[in-house]
Amino acid sequence: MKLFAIDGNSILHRAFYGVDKNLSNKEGVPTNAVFGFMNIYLKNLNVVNPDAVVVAFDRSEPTFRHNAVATYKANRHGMPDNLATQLPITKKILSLMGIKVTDYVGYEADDILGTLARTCSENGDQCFILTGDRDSLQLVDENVTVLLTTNKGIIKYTPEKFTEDYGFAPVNIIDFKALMGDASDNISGVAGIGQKTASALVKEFTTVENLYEKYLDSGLTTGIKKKLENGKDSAYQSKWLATICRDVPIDTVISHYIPHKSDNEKLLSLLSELEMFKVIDKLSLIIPENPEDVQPVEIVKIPLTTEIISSLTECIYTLDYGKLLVLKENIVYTSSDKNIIKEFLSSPCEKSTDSAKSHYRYAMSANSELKNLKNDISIGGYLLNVSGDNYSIKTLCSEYGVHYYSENGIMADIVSMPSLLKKIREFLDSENLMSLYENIEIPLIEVLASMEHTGVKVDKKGVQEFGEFLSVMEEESKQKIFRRTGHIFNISSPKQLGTVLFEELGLPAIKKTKTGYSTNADVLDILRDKDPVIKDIINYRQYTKLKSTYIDGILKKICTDGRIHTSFQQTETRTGRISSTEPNMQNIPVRTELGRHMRKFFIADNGKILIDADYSQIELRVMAHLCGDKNLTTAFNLGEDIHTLTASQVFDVPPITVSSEMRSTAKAVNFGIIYGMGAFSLSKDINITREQAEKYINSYFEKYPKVKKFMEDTIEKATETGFVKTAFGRKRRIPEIKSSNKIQQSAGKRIAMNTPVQGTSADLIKIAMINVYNRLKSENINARLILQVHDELIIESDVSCTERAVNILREEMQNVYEMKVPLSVDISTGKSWYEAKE
DNA sequence: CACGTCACG
DNA sequence: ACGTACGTGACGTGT
Repeated sequence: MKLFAIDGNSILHRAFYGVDKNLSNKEGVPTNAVFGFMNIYLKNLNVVNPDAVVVAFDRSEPTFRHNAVATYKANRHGMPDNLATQLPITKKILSLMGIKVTDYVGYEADDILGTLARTCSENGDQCFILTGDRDSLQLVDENVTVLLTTNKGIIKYTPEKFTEDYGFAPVNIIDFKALMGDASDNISGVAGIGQKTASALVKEFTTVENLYEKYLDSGLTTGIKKKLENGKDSAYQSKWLATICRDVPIDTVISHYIPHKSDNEKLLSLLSELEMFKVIDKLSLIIPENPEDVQPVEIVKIPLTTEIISSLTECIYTLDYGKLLVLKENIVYTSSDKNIIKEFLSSPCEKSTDSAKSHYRYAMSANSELKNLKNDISIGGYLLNVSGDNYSIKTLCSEYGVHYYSENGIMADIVSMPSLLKKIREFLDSENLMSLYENIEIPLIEVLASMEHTGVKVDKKGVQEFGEFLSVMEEESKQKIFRRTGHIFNISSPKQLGTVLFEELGLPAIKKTKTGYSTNADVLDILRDKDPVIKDIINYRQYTKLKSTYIDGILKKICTDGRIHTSFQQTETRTGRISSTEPNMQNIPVRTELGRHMRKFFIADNGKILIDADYSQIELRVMAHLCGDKNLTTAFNLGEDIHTLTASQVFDVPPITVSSEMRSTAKAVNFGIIYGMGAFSLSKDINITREQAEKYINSYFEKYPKVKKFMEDTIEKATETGFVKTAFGRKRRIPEIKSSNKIQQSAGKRIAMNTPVQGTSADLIKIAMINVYNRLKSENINARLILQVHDELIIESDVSCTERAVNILREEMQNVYEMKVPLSVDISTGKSWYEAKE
């Protein structure tokens, strides 16, 4: 008989700290520890392949006095709430799986394991113990193996392995601990004796008792003898504490721990409620509701032809590496012929797929079109959970409990897609995300593809020359720095720079990071006047940043057509914004003149011009719209300068008397409000005292009471439901807001306050992009959207249609949606991005 | 591969 | 006592 005995508390603890804290279901019930526990358990179950299984838990209420050890230990580690709630859930799951869960009043889990291990040894049964607690290694013997979970993986301890690692027998680990102590277990040991000495002593004397019998006559140093003498009581007490009890009055008939039949129905419903679809998958709990859902479809592969294409009215397809697969009623049509693929994509058939953006790009490159796209599964998956890290068909299948036909090789995705799509659409419907999906995200795909396809022209020579200039400047500041420090070092290494500044030059260290001194821009700014080298370092940083990220980064991405084709990510951000990669065209410098120079190299093609349109203060306007504050909406409706007005409200003076300093303070307050800031951060940002910052914030909320109310209501609702929504129904789950950790919880609150504002703005500009794109197309205007930078759209237009393009931009951006305040758009044009943005 | 840093809205 | 504004992406260093 082989018994698999698990220390439930220990493994659950490890899982809790090892798996992402934010894992939870819709209701915000944390599931990270349960998930981790199940993974560790199932993985090792396969390895051990036992006849019987038991999971032991601590239960150390001091009801009886017979085990003082448990009582003593019980008072130490309180469990975090988020872990405590997962304890009964884990027990419930195990019970439903037919596995015996056991505990005993007054004992810890390892006492129960010790008792069962002893029984196994006595009866000649085998016992495998799974735990993360090294104490349990004392149980190892010929019949008992301990599987120890560590940061580096699982270590399998047999007596041989143990002796190899420790140099003494497993049972003497208690003597070892008695001498060395264990802070995490509150075992004091002998003062002054550490791991090395303890190990040597156990190797020589084996046990504490033997040691104290003989140590005076031994060759030990007087220092150690003295320590042993002083620590004698503690050593004996510690040994007793470290010893696992091996006679807990529990059922020791191993056959009684053979698992019962699993209650799959209840298990499935519990795990579904917890949204633990991966576990459901691993336990193979899904019973096909109707055969067509899971039974591998009889796939027939047929070459795709023009005739078949013209007969299709709707279908699911994939297109990867130039290979097209079209699925329709259990038949997969295939083709690698470019003309057939083009014909298919441009046919009127209603199409569902994933990664549609790349298919639009494919069609556009072939001077063709992708028509009638109805679904992009990855984008549906994104809307259902904007915090996912991967929206591949495989991942989505496992998350939504859909069978993934991995056995189908290359066709795995497409044969899995029909049921996945069905499920995703059901969820989009029930979560009220369908309109956002069909009216915004799906139409946006083509717009993004077109922007990527068109790209931005770059003045390559200009970039290279600017790069050479920067190299010269970099070299100069480098030499200046080395002259001051007296030696060469790597200025780009925060570690080396920190040593030079704070140890060699003796400058005051302002801030620390996890790994050493902080040398960031804030710190350097404070040190500016203390030493002339600081200014050179700031300059050096600027030159190298511009050179490596922008000059070199951009040059690498210029294509043969002389243009940059960035990639816009539609499933990346938690708020609904799009992001840009390879290269990132959304963070091209603008704030300093030197950096802004970079924008002179993003230019319009011959005979064309760039038109740049940006929303002015879109987030504040969205805030005004969402909360409806009278003061704020009135200000925008009257076309006031919002920062000046805020200054006059906060400082309680007439607008005319607002100084530029007051205005910029108010601007910082306005920004801070959107981010859900606290007084501390505001004070740091604009260099005022915390008290002063507090006054400003209070004063702001007094003048704009509905802004305050909006924040409070949003937080309350988010705490209740676990998520927040934008004006267009985009959802973001915020599990942090239910965290018992105060820091995490307040981070959750700030996310709750910011996301509806940032997200609604993102929704608005997405709609505007779609409308602009469609009008340019339908009105046959020779102008193309080429970039989006969150509140800014850029068009490259034929000079001849500049006016029409400007008008379209203005109309579609301003009138994108009826709001409680007007949206204002600033537009300018120029040969380069630099010129077009002033 | 994590971290520090810094570019943008 | 703690840590301190939201959302991104890219680069260089160092383990």
